[in-house]
Amino acid sequence: MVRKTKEDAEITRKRIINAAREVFCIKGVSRTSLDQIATHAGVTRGAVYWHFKNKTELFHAMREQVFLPLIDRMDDTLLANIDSSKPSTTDPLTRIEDFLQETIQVLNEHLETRQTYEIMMSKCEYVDEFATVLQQILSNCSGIAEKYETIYQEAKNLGLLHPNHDPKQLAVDTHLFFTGLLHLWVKDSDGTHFRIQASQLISAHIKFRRK
Amino acid sequence: MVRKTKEDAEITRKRIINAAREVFCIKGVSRTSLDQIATHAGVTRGAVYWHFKNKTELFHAMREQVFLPLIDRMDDTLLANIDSSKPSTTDPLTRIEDFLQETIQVLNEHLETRQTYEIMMSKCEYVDEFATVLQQILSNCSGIAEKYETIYQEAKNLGLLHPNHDPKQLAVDTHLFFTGLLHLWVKDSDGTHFRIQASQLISAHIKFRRK
DNA sequence: TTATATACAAACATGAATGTATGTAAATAG
DNA sequence: CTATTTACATACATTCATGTTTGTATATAA
Repeated sequence: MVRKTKEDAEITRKRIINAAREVFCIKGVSRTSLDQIATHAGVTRGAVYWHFKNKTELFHAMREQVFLPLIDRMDDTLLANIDSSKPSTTDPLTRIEDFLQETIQVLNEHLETRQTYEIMMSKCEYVDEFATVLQQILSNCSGIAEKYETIYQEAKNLGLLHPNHDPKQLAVDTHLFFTGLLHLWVKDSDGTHFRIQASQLISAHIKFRRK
Repeated sequence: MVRKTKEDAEITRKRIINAAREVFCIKGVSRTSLDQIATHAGVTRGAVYWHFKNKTELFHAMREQVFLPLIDRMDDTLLANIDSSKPSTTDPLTRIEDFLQETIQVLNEHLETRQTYEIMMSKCEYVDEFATVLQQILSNCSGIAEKYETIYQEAKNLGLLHPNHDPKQLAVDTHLFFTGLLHLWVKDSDGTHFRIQASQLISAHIKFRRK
């Protein structure tokens, strides 16, 4: 066999991750064998075991490829110049709406992200070595809710909200709304139930907050 | 072996379903073997194969044990005397809140329901023969949203809502909120993130709707 | 230039789960 | 009272995924 250069090996690694994502999405994580992934990637199980310890590590690698960039985008869109000298140009509620709309747009346009979400939400079982992922997700929730809260507080200071609405509660409510939307958006693969109206649902959700 | 009477057999059947639920919850559906279930139920695989065709049918039986009663409870609490001559005694928004609070209460108090939700939401993979369940869930969503909508419309007629709030959009928003809450409530097994404040989150969500 | 590490492929060994087939004692039907 | 189901337990055959080991050609370091 032709020995590969370092860049070739990196390409192989990525092809394996891509193959894993696609087969995971079709067969589910536990029904997918490493041989199926290898074949789909045009290699043998030898290559898979060279790059990854086992299916679990391959799964985590696939997940990180999508979820690590997400955190960055969230900070960018949501907390843009929050600490800068001049206040944000767009109003806070619009910034939240933009972030939500943007997330749906990414799911619509980016196949890899869509598939990864689908796997995470309905094609894997969070037990044993995978249980830690659930804890990570829950921990992340607190951070996300805090970011929403900061912006809702900003909106309250600007008098955009109903006076008796608490920013903290609005934040969690929005987070729960979007969690639900993401779950149902992903499961609605033919798009007839939620994907068609997702954008309007987000707009409506934000409108409910405005005084 | 002592041949069992019909009632004994029915008991065995239920013990197998209960065992399945518990092992599913610990090991995940696909990592659970029928032998593990049988042992946990105090029988052998022979009994399991006698009562169920395979793991898939056992899974469906377990699911129905919890989800069929749910539909009934929903109609009872939510649509109580909707068509009756006299209008409902409690105000519509409170009826929605009661239903949501009641659901969380059932999860808190009823182990079987809690375990089944946990399995459905994070311990099974919706592929192949299980994919149909997702479709059922999505179809059900429309029905649930319609029920919410009916009540929000009632609330609007009574002048309880902000005039520019659309009952249909409120209904879906509430459904997404509660979907998200259920998902995170179930995953928050140590209760520190969402279970402690679930009740308040529901109250707040409904308060946001009141004029 | 040569030794070694790399990037896999191929072969091997093992275990575990599944489905089915058979055995069997007691309940039940006639 | 006898024949036939019923409600399982037990034994068997097969498949299949996993992890490991070995082989090997070549890139790369020294």
